[in-house]
Amino acid sequence: MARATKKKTSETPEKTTRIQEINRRLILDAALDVFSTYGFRGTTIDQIADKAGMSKPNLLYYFPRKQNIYVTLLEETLEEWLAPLAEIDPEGDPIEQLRKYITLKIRMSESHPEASRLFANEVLHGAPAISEFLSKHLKPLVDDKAAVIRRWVGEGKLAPVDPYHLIFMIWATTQHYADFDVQVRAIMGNQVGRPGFREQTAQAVLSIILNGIRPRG
Amino acid sequence: MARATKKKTSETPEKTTRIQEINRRLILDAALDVFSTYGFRGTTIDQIADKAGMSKPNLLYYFPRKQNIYVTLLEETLEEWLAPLAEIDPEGDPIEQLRKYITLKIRMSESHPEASRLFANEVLHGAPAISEFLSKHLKPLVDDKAAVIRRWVGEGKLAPVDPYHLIFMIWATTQHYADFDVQVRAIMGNQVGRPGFREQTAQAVLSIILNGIRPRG
DNA sequence: CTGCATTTTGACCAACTAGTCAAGTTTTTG
DNA sequence: CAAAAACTTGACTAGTTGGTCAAAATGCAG
Repeated sequence: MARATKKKTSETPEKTTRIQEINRRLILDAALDVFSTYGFRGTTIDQIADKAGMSKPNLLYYFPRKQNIYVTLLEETLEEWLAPLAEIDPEGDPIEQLRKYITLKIRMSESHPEASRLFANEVLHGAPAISEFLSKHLKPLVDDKAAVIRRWVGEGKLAPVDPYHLIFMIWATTQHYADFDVQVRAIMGNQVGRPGFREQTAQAVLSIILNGIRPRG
Repeated sequence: MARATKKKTSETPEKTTRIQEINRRLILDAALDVFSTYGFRGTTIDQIADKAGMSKPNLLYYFPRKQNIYVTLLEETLEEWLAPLAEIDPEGDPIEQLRKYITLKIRMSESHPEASRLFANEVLHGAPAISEFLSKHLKPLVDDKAAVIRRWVGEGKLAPVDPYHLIFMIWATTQHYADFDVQVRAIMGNQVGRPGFREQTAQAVLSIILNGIRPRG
């Protein structure tokens, strides 16, 4: 009776096997690629199955509905996407904290552009699958950090600025480079791929925003 | 022989009748609504026909392919969307010109959010229908204005800033309020609808960006 | 008012796609 | 090494959707 996991008849706990772990990952990785490029409706299960290297019925064995894959992917992504915001330290130096936050967001935008586009596409279409997440998780977190920024402003450590709009501006600007990548490429051409491009971007964005909110005599 | 238009047999010129004008407009207006909400693949011809108040075959009489409606809509939108950028006056006061530009973009984002979302969705998915427009029309215009901004910087009228990233930042920030409307609403709640909201937004955005690029001693 | 051109539509079709199923194969376990 | 559990798949189905077509209705010039 010591080890409950040794029971033979299948029970509710539903342990995941090695194969399950591998295949779920394979599917989710493939799906992120496809969903972020074609959107939910624009993606077919066959496309994902092909990319994941398995048959459609097999894929459906792991995720019985197309929607399941999509939602799982969004959930996985959202946590990771929000993490940097939570890391803003209320006791740290305001300019330094925001510099770190912006830098981190730009880095994520470059390293995980698919995640950014998946999220952007979902929100653009009215966030049908994550509206609850937005109000239950995102809003409280933003409210919390907005209060911190407002306090900093009150202490004269930042120029008077609406904290919400500041956060939106940081999001918009950093994610722009992932979401509107083709547009950026159409305008800046081969510069985009070049080694120092991310640093140059970060430099420009930081320069404008940080100078824009630095306290003024 | 004086009036060529009086020929009876149908010829190439293809004049548009009164009914054609009305119905094409009806279809495009309905389509903008639907496409901007559900994307290209997510939209059905039936949806558009319903919203336009006509039968599907009738709609297809005016636009033989779904793609035709979509492309027409994008073309119509793009010109309008870019116009404010062209209006930046190289001889005007830099800060004043950029203030005007940002203000105009925020106003458009509020008055035509569907157009913004239509465009955002297209670019997000790799701009398959407008990549030519981006390189042939958008790029030259941006290059032109970037040169103006660079000159202003050289003349010490603006803080040293990369003109392309500045333009991207303005686009990203202003369009964010249209494209990510549900997210903004989830966080700021009923404030969004309120009368002074656009002014408050404009004030915050202008304050950060303009102070961020104002020349510093 | 007449005859031609334009507009409108019901019925239909072919392609596509999410999801099912039953029958097989492989892996795990006692 | 057997038997059960887990995994895999070809063949299929039902629903959706972009687009066709022929015939009917309407608009309009002379």
